[in-house]
Amino acid sequence: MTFPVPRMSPSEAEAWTGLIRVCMLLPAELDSQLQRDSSMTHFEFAALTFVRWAPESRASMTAIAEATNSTLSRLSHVCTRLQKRGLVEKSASASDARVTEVTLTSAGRRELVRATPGHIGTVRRLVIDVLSDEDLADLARITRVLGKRLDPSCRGDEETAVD
Amino acid sequence: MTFPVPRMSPSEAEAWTGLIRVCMLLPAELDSQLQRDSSMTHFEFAALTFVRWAPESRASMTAIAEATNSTLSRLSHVCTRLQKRGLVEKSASASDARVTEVTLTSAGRRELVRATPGHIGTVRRLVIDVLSDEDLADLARITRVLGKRLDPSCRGDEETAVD
DNA sequence: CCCTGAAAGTTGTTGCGTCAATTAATTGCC
DNA sequence: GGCAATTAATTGACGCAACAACTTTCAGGG
Repeated sequence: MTFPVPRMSPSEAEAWTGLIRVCMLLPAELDSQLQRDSSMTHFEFAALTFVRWAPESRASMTAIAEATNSTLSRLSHVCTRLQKRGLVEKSASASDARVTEVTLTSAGRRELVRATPGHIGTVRRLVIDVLSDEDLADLARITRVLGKRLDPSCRGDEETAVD
Repeated sequence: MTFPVPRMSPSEAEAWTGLIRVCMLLPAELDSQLQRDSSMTHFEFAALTFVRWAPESRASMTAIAEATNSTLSRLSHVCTRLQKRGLVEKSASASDARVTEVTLTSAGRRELVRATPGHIGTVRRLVIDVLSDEDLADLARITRVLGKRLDPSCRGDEETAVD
């Protein structure tokens, strides 16, 4: 059971506590599995995966940060560590000397390819396989609405532009 | 947009990326609002709120940890800080000297009461008010299933006891 | 040109979370 | 009743993330 929430109807509270509970437990579980089996965090996995599927397997810090819902600061620290571990390479862009382009090393690609099946398996075990097709459709619809509301680029619009 | 996910159907990937996106953004937003307006984290707020509504406004570390989906270690650190800030009191239980009972100080109760409306408002603005009643019911149902699967006390049961 | 402002990253500090190890108290049992 | 095992909680060390300050580079007027 979770904690009580004042000023909220029972049905509202149930949805809210359920959601926040998942938000607390799910990332911890993903980090735990990836750390145990592949010695990387879920955030690192996400960043590496984005680079892997980017055009020419190459992406700028800003592009990675946007895709992973992160800040440049956080990503910079992470990429520095990944570089020290030999998983990525950094290089200045030819067209704009401000942008840093990140690529996977062969070791980085190898580790990522090795880590992926276990991660996908965990996602299936914890989320996808325990939900029906209707549940998945509902979840996609609901999280689309919530994600839009939470989008950092949408910040500042309180009442307007809900569309 | 988020990162691509291999080995997953489009409808599965949509639900998954939507969920993980909310899991990344929502806690950050809650922490941000509470930190800005009330100088406390969402976890601290949750722990304090649980104590507030517990019988006699008093709860053991273990009870708080279970209610907040936390570990005893994490909670111990947090309560030590809350104590240093004068928001809670710790005392040994009369019946079992191992258990630490936590209570709110008057200052702690005051701060918590002051912080609550803003937090509830944020929850409404970011989640509840952007969803229909049906959405809320769907969300409650889905998160109940996911929460059961993620429950730490359920760990170790992979296939059996899905109930 | 040059200079202001904006954009892209980096870096340092500080605080929180996790993990492992430890202490202290209680239960069970022979 | 005394010893092993369990439970409750604390502590210290280490890693990661948030925030602010800073550097470098580019774009656009004048």
